[in-house]
Amino acid sequence: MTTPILPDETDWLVQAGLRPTKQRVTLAHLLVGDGQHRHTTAESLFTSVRKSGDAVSLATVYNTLKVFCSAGLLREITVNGAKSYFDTNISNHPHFFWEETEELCDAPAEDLKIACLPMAPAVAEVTKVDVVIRLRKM
Amino acid sequence: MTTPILPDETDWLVQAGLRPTKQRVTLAHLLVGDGQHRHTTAESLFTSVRKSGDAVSLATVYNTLKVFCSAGLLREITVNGAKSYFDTNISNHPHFFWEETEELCDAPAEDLKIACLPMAPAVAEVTKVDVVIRLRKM
DNA sequence: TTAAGTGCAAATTATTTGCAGTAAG
DNA sequence: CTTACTGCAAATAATTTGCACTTAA
Repeated sequence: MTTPILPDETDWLVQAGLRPTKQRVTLAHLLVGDGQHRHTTAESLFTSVRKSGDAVSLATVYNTLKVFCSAGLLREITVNGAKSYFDTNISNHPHFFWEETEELCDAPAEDLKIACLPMAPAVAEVTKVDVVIRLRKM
Repeated sequence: MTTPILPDETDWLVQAGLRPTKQRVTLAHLLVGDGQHRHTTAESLFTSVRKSGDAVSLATVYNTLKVFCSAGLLREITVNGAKSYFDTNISNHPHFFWEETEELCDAPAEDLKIACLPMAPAVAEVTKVDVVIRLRKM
């Protein structure tokens, strides 16, 4: 079964300077096809691919996610050891992390106000401020 | 100024309810022996052990760091994928992370003021808020 | 045509585990 | 003594890589 490809995903790739190969379009569709933001791991995306009936190898899923990141299409978040999450929302925003399920989701950026940030050493520039709010079900 | 009767490191272990074995005392000494806070990885601690002339296996370094964490003596921080840091400063405080060297260090907690934190879902409790300020040399 | 992209299997990295031997209480 | 701890080597998990094959431009 082939997933219908809308021109949107191709655009998303081409505008970032990437060649819209079959596999990339398939992954792009699963990532941003419905316009919703999501937090994916390589493994979870690979599972989605197989469910969709398309075929992209696990190695290519890994490599493609990396490529999408360096093209600025995704943002990598490593909140928990050993596993990387890829966020389709590339703006700098805080996250909720559910410790039991290891699920990551967005926290409303407008609700976080950092009044004062520790001053970085003079010789450094701040590239990013990661805020992860760890949650446990009660 | 008083000279402690028991070595500090043994105390540190016993008060946390841990048996002060030779290996644990060796690691405790390297971690908190000089009263300074530090951020260690299993690998870097293992290297320190070997430099000190003592012998603790890598597996035991890993296992012991984990044991120290669950005893509340250390705090695990996973800022970068794939590698865990262990902080001897167990208070909740922000960190600077040097992207080039992958070095982690404390940022002054009193300089971080979060005016407003995104509200956690009603069914959840916040276990921790991780703030990592990523730095790059300029 | 041809450089870029892909798939597979093997390699790597960080970490954990099974189990037999050792040591602390 | 006896139970927890340790060391080793093998196992695991997430990810990367080498290389021959394929495909988009």
